[in-house]
Amino acid sequence: MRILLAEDERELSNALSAILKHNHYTVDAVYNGTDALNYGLSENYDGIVLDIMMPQMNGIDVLKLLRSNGVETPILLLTAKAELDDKILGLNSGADDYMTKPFAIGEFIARIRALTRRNTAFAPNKLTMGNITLNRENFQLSTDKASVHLANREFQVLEMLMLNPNVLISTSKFMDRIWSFDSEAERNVVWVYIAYLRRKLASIGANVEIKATRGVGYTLALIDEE
Amino acid sequence: MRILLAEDERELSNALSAILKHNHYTVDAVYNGTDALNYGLSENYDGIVLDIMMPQMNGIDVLKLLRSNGVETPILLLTAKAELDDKILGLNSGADDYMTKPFAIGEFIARIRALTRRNTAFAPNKLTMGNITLNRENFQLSTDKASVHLANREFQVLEMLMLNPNVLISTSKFMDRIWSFDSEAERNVVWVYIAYLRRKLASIGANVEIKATRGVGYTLALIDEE
DNA sequence: ACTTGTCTTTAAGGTAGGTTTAAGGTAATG
DNA sequence: CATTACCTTAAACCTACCTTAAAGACAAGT
Repeated sequence: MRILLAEDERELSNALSAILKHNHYTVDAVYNGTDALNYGLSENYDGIVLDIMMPQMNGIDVLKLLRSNGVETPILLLTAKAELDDKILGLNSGADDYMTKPFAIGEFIARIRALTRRNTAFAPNKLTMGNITLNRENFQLSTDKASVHLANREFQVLEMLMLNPNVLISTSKFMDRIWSFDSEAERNVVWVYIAYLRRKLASIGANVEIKATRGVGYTLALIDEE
Repeated sequence: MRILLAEDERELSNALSAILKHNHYTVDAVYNGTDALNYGLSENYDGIVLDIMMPQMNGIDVLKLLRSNGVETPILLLTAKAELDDKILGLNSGADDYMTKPFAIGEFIARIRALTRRNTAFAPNKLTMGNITLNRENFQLSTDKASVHLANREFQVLEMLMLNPNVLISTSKFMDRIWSFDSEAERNVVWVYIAYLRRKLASIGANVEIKATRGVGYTLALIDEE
């Protein structure tokens, strides 16, 4: 689950970022309106947190531009008490929720959960394909015979594949969704995790495999046995 | 057991807080309506005590907003005699009980017990798993061989684990329920108590263990012996 | 008010496991 | 057969977690 956090006060931004990370969100932090807009347009997020007062472009304008460009990602606006009028403006402009600063951390995380819940509401706890099951709560990958624990990155890669069975996913799509934008990591790292996953899939006797398409990316498919 | 206490008169608030703590409740005290609302929305409480006359937002409004946001935590309203009419209003708005000030301490604690009992009504006095038993009245953890006393925090952590056997509980969930809200350096305290509990579990020859899942949290499970 | 004992939190160093890099190998494509 | 893309492994690096000790809070008794 990936969140774009647009908040120019570094201290608050860092605090919120830490809290989100502890709650298993991946966070991209930006510190001004134009970055918020650019990153938001990529549609790689499950939720966007927008401060209203920001350098270069204010949150309301970012919000309007995102919506007018067809971005439907749920958005939570942060407003200082003095900007209360903006709230109505914000909600009219297509925000899904707002919070006035200062706020309790508990409320923040509760609202983020509510915001992203709509995406997960229909998402089952367990994904299956062929004879494998991926438990999204305890990160366990299993067949009826055996079971292994997946590390975070392994889990994220396999989850993405299982959410899109038989669909070709490009290496750069993996990079965009799973690794942060500011990551220097090479494409190679995707290959490495594909290799790890293949080994684990084989070790539990899975009847699905990760197929590579040269120059493009990967697909999760049932093993043809002929 | 966690209580949110919203009462703006400091002296009364402190007194009630002390009484609750003596009775093994964890208390978060707030002194105005908006804080009461914000904290209440986090849904981390087993009961909420709301004064009606408070700065910023009165208790009735807080109550209505909590209920309209789906919060079902039991709520006890405190009203001055002069505000008697509000009582009916409060109960209609979704309060579970009310008390008129001034009141006797004994009555207060009795009502809090009644309020929180519904959550514990089906919860037994003793929790067991594998060969261990946790006595929720005297904080004693025992096997048939030996027995140790648990301190408050130790007890709360283990209780949470035993109420959810084989379920992965995140470190931040522990922080939310047992400690006040998330902060970077202090997650450590959860680790410390996990360490203490592991030592005590081992010392009485328990056949259950606390397993860690890196990046996620902890699970209480029977020890595999192969 | 002082002491004492108990519980809670902080701090710091260590360890294991997770992540990324790097490098050499293999297979597909022209 | 040369090139490119991908695979695999291992080592380096990084982070989360474990453990212990000690400081800090708090309450009970003197």
